[in-house]
Amino acid sequence: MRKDSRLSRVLHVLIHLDAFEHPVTSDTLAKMLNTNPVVVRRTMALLRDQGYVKSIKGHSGGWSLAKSLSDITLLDIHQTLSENSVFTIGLTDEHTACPIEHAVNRALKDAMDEAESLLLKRFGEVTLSELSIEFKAQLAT
Amino acid sequence: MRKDSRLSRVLHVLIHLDAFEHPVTSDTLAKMLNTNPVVVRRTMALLRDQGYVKSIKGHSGGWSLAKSLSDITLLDIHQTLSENSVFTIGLTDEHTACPIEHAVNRALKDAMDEAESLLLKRFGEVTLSELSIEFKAQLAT
DNA sequence: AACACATGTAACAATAAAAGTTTCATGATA
DNA sequence: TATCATGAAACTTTTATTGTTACATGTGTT
Repeated sequence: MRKDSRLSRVLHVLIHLDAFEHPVTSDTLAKMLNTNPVVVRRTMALLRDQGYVKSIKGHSGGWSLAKSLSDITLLDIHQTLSENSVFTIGLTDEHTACPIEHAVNRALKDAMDEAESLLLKRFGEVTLSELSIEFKAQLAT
Repeated sequence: MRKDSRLSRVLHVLIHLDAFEHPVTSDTLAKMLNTNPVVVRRTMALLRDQGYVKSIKGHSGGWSLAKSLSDITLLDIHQTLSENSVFTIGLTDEHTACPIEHAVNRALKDAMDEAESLLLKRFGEVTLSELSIEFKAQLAT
């Protein structure tokens, strides 16, 4: 199953952005991520709609942070990118009249909901500024 | 992202199997699941290799349980079907020299590992016999 | 032995979602 | 006004599950 790596990539970008004085173009970000500028715009647009970054057109334009890294958690970005379940495990819902299917799906869903809650809780406890500490420490040397 | 619904489907099948006296053919199971007999064989073969079901060829052949439902947990079947991560979230590993990427991936992985551990723990606490209780109660009425 | 039935398996097609690409429009700045 | 950059639509590629076709193998019945 193909994994959605947008979260990992976007977090990477946001922390890099913090180290730039001026806006960074989609082209530059794309090269940093070994990807395409259009993919960058597509993903960053979601973050802009939520107020985490801003985009400027034209000369010396590009992307920059709209909030401090300390005001952004992993959860914020995760929820901005995907509204769906974080699991590859799907539930069948084709035979809603079958009590066995109901029991199976309820058991799976209970466990998945509990695990997802824990995941989101952990995501909410980590700010991007914490993740940038190691990077900034390197720059200081 | 496409979900893997094999777990839900197979659990459904196993509990139904318990209610049959004789082996059930792949064709019959396929109809129960609105799918294809080859898909059934493909998935059930994994369970057979782990000793959860057995298959019999020829006349009056088919699939039957090789263990009691009370000796099978959700975790057993989950692990039989997939060895990969249960998350749709993927980590990039293209720029292993970048300390930011390292920090991001470690943070994501820590949270995901913790959540996955909880999920598997919950899966391990539920036996299939528990899920069949509701079904059997209906048959008794 | 011949036949019917069921699994075993290989090869391929369909489907779905992320990711990549091409193209052009729109807006901002020098 | 020319250039730079985002915005956005349409399309292709990629990669995994799922579905399908076809045939071989084994098993029980007549």
